[in-house]
Amino acid sequence: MYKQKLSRAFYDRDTQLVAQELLGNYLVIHTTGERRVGRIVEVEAYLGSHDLAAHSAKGLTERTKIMFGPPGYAYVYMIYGMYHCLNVVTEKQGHASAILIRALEPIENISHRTQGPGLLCKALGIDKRWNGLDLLSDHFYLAKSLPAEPFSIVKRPRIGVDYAGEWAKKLLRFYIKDNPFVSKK
DNA sequence: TGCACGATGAAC
DNA sequence: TTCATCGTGCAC
Repeated sequence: MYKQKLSRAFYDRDTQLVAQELLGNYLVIHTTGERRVGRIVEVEAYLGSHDLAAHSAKGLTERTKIMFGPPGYAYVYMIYGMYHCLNVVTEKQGHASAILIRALEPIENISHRTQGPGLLCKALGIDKRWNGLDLLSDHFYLAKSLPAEPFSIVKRPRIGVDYAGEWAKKLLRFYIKDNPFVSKK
């Protein structure tokens, strides 16, 4: 089941820890009387303004201001002019860290592919208007997996951040081992 | 005011 | 490996 909403305190912790604990939990969206649910199977951690792969490395700008805000809010941005990416803000206000949700396993009322950050936003209808939404609301939130299912976590370098030098090599991409909905091996 | 470049995905 | 496509950030 997926009824226990993750609390503000859950997000207000070490980003790498939160990223790994997000795996196996659920993304729940209530829209137009329908509930859509996906299980988080792949994420990437962006550790703050000192992480050269993170958008917040450029400092506080119009785009990144949500990343610099308090934890437990959605950071949604457009990428390559055609896709959107969904992130959750972590740690204290001003830390500017976030976790990119990269892939979901469809659970309920999801009829399109969700293996990739752009695809999952397209499948769920998430766009820039969702930027800054509170993930503790009743129509858009993450919920705990009950009971917790056991799985192994694979750690790999993040995708598409080769420009970030040493930061590109760090193992900040996490996914559920052998899950078929992970975007890339 | 202009312009280079992506935290992508799909086709070739 | 190439391309579609456009908002953002920074140079001028």
